[in-house]
Amino acid sequence: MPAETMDELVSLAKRRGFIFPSSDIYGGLQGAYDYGPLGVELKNNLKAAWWRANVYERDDMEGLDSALLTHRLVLRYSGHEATFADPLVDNRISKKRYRLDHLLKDQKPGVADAVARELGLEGADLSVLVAAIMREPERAAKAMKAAKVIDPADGAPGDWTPPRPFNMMFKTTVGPIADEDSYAYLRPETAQGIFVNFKNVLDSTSRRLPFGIAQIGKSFRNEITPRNFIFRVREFEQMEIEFFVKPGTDEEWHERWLQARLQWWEAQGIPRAQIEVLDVPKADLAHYSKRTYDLMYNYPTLGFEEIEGIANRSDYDLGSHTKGQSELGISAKVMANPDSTSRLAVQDDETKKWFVPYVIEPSAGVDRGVLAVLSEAYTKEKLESGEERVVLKLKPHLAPIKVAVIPLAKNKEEITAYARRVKRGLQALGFGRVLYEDTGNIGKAYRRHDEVGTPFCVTVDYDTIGKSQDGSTALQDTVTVRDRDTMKQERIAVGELAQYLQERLK
RNA sequence: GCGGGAGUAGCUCAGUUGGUAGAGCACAACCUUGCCAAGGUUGGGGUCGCGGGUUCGAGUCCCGUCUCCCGCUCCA
Repeated sequence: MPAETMDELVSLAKRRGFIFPSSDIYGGLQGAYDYGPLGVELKNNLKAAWWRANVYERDDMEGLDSALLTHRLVLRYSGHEATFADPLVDNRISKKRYRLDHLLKDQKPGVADAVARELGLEGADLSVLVAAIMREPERAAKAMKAAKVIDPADGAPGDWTPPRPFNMMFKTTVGPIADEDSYAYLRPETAQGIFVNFKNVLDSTSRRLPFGIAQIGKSFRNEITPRNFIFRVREFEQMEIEFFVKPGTDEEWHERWLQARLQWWEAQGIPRAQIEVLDVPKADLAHYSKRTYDLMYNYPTLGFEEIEGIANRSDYDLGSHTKGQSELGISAKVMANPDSTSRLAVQDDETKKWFVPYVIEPSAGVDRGVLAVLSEAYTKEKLESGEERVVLKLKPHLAPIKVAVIPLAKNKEEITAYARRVKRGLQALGFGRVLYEDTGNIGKAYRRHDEVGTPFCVTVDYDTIGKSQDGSTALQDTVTVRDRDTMKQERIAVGELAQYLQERLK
């Protein structure tokens, strides 16, 4: 049973050191969060699981880590400069804000045309009209008023502000002189770094279609309203694959990747029933997409929201960035590109003709994944005593702390020294973080580790050091291992502890 | 950005008609404790989101500002 509200996750995340608001001591920075001691482990574990499944365990994938700073031509030809600037317009009467293109599209027949007529653009299609409006926002506002553009919220004609562009990409200055041309973008997606390295990877690995390139890394979008904890933030991390296939096999690969990705999320503890697959309607597709499946996870408070998008990007991206576009039979609508120095195409073995591969892109949000995994693992249990216990039932490979080693009494040197030795021995096995824990009493330590999802607690007691109450030494060099989910304990010989834990932490 | 709500200790909150900040839990040290949020003693921690104003005096009244939550635009 997952978390019921976002608030209980936010509270746990802060209290236990998973996630903090960024720049907290100066009041926080909107849309940015910092991962604390446990959060960084959880996040690293999730990324490692993704890399393992998609790079190491497949025979058709290469990895990549491209720069965050991105040449502006990359984002011009990718289409981001044009489409990542939403024109926004406010209605002074209803106080609502709309995207200009959405607003005009939602009007009664004839209204958009009336606006066009006011601007002397009769018959222009929507994108041309929007572009014209953005060139003359003051005049456009008057035209919208004259044409009686309706506010969909109340059905009444609005008093419209001049539309303003809202650029979602972060620009930054590069080099010593800040002139008009010396800027670069922080990448809005990791995908473009893969596309522009397509030829490099191909040439250095002798890959043939179909194959993919995987990348994990930060991306930046200047969201208008970052909200809902780490769900919508301005600096976020993506796990992206661009999988290159022969045109004509793209739809089949799209389906295969959909299934593969659902299975992977299931292995991270997110049951299939908690994800809805949305076949994104044509009208809502991103500028590069032929078809997209959105995996919608059932987040607490928010309901079903996107955790991953699996897009068929067709030959749009490589086609946009390649030189010699006219000879390659590109099917997507791409901008003419006189700047590229590289042919991003492959040769057909039989016909010897060059063509641009199609791309299937499974693109998952790391932060949204962390949130989903946390939410799904969050469990409240009533104990026999009537008390409530909070357990984070994380899959062991994701747990921030794998094992806590606890001395039963913290002021008995023999016991604490033994426990520290056990801790060091387990840490050396390399399966992740092992913690020596002697704060509070034993019951508190167990509860604390239940709440942060530590799968096993190893306790060193009097029996371990050969000082049993009955005087026997039968249990010397054994410890108890407590299971997080069942709360049951087993007595294990210290010599067998490594194997016992390794088997259960896979 | 606009509309609505909220900011007092790490957390949950109290704080009277304005009189100079408290509780429980948590945290730290020591003692006690033979396994599921135990007990004792001691201790640390708040310029009441921030800035200004009114006042002899502001957590409390006024203005501004920041952040968070809910709605609109954003989708990894």
